Amino acid sequence: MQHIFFTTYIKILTVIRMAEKIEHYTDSIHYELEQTSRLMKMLGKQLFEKLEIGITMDEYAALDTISINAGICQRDLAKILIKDRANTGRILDTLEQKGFITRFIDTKNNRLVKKMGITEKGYKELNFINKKIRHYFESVTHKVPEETWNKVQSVLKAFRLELEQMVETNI
Amino acid sequence: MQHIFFTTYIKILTVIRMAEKIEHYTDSIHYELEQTSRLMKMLGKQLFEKLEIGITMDEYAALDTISINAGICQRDLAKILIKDRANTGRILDTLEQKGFITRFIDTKNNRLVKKMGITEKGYKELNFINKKIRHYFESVTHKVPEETWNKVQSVLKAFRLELEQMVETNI
DNA sequence: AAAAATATGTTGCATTTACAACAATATTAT
DNA sequence: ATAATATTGTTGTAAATGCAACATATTTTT
Repeated sequence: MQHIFFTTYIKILTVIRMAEKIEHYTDSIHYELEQTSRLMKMLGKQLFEKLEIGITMDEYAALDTISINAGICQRDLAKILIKDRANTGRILDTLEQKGFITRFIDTKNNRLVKKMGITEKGYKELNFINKKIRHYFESVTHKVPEETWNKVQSVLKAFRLELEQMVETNI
Repeated sequence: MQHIFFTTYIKILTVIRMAEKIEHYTDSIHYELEQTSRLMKMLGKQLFEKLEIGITMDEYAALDTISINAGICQRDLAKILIKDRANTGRILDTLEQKGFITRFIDTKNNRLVKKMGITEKGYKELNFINKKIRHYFESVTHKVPEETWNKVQSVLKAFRLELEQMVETNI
């Protein structure tokens, strides 16, 4: 007899729960993105240390971007990397000091700017790192079929374009 | 006559390019995730400032997590938030100081731990923030159909589980 | 032509974050 | 039983990041 009351009680509780069901931020795609990205970054850092790669992930991303956009100036690079000019400059200092890039003064729209390019040494380093990490990076994503990743990536890219229009970057 | 040589030259160049085509890190899903997440975080911060919300995004995520996991201890919370114990403690200090959570000493596996719970004030603040930001957060994602987001989110969740097994968290 | 605004890069500072060391206590190993 | 190890939280410090201010030069406005 008593368990009937109990069952009813549970049912009422469930109804109330459903009625006041809140969408939690921590269940949102925004938070999921942040957490996944945070883990990915940690893994990358640990991998770079384990493989004794002499540059940071940020420097690696910068080097890769420079290899694609030869002759880019600092501010434009900062925009692509979504970093402020100060930090971008500092990253470039270390890349230059390590001999992976060269910087030279040039003009853009009649203004003096610091342009840059990847060096032969930097190019070799980039390929070296690519070869070293490829296997590890693939092992993380291999469980999900590549086509699925392509879809996810295209959704994220569209999402990113939307974001870029809304965020004030001030770079 | 000359343009034939030129065309041939271009073709050869193209073939070479394709042969040595490198998968750039900046084209990878890993980097796409990081950049999208970075932008999302910037947008969130700007939104919180614009709406004059008195806590940070991190504090908000912590408060939300505590509201779901009543009576959780600090270290377990840190594991969920993927933050180190030091930072988690500091976030909790400010949340407690603002009266949004209460902390109390209890035991877990015979060990003294600091457990916590959300206060009535904290609960109201959480709902208040949820109402305030919902519209803005939806406006960023509304162009992509909800079902697509669900798929993306489930892929990311599976990906995250994979990551969690590979990353040394040390929390 | 003078003043205001813009573009680019650097410097300094304040905030955030990560990491290591520590204190206190409990468990496990020798 | 004593020593070694593990758990939990805090404190201190070094590194990363972001932001504002500055210096320089150019364009636009008045």
